Amino acid sequence: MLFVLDEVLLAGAGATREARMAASLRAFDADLRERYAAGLLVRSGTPSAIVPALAREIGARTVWVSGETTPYGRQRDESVRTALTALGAELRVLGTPYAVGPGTLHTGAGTPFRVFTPFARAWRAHGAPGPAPAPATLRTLDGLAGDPIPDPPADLPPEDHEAGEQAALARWADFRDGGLTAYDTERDRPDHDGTSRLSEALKYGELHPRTLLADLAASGVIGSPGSAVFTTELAWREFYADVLWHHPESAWADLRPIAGMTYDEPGAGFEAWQAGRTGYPFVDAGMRQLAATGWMHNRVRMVTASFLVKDLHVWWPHGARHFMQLLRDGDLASNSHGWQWTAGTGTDAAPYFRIFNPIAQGRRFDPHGDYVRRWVPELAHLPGAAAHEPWKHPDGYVAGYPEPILDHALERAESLRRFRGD
DNA sequence: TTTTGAGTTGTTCGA
DNA sequence: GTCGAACAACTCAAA
Repeated sequence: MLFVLDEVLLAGAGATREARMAASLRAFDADLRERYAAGLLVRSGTPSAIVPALAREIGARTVWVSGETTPYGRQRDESVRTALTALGAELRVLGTPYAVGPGTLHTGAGTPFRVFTPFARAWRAHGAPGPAPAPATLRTLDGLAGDPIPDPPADLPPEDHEAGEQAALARWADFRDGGLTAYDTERDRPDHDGTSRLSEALKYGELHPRTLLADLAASGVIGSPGSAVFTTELAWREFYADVLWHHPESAWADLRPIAGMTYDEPGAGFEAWQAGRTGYPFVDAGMRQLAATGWMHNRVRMVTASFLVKDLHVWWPHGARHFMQLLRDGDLASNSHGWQWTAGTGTDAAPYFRIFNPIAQGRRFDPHGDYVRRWVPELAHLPGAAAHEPWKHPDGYVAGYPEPILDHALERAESLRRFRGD
């Protein structure tokens, strides 16, 4: 088994995401050694050079890869295929990290889906086979020269949870038998631990969605509200991968630009947003959670994204790039299209009026202020929901927390004005 | 071809 | 405090 450490994979990734991938590789290597007594061979460089060179070295006629569906992944696999063909060897693709491969589903008219609900209907109707069985044996490459899996930097924030398939399966089992039943409501609470936290495992292929779907069906919880919502979240992941498959350029550009829309260049406001110093506690808590842990709760991802696009009027790719740099679970399709959902430039362009109020969102989804106090220590002295509005409390500003850098009501009106093209 | 109903996650205002 | 309407106009998917 070979893994090519391709520097393009980590272009734009910060130390946290790099370390997360390395941890996954180490765990995979350990699993392979235990199960097959044949570890993972890692080589650094360009796949279209490394893979054919190894094929020649060991006399392989067929190379199997797990399929990747991102713009770069597809281009890379094609260049590997071409190089192998020149050697008289063959590249064969073994599935994708999705229950239903991107590019598979179509509308009745044969066109790609551009709206989630009909896609999800087709996705559910299509169904998915169970996970493929593990191979019985694996050829060892242990005698060959390899490159080391990089060590994490010493100053990295501690990992929330372990990498690797075994840890992921344990996490899934905990969630399936615990948090899943309340997932439909608890998933929105950043002050609780109500999400599955499986995004990293799905990102690095430690779990396959077919495993989750088959397990849900077998466990008999498939009909519960929590399980239905969880399945829908998997469908969102697959929808966005499908959209990116059909529109590779939408990774970093508007899928559906808004006519007459204008944005501001990132400036001091953007820097305050990145640093978690906007003066809006719920936004700042989220940005600090991201910087400190490499993860941010989904509800808060939406609120912080809305703040950048609708309050600071900055074009979404600037924010998306920051997220991809820091997120341990950073997934191109989900990230880019999640941002476009917020910006109103993606598959769901209808609700131009979707502008989150960062205070109202905080009060609603972090009603006791616990999440804010955890990540914004300057507000730890404020009781309950008062942490969301330090300007209203006599002891609000005692520890250097900034006052709001903008007036949300004014910027909301400005955003609506820009939508109208005034 | 035309028509029709619908489109993840919201907010504000006024009755 | 609660509730319904308004907030652009457009595109999609299916009948």
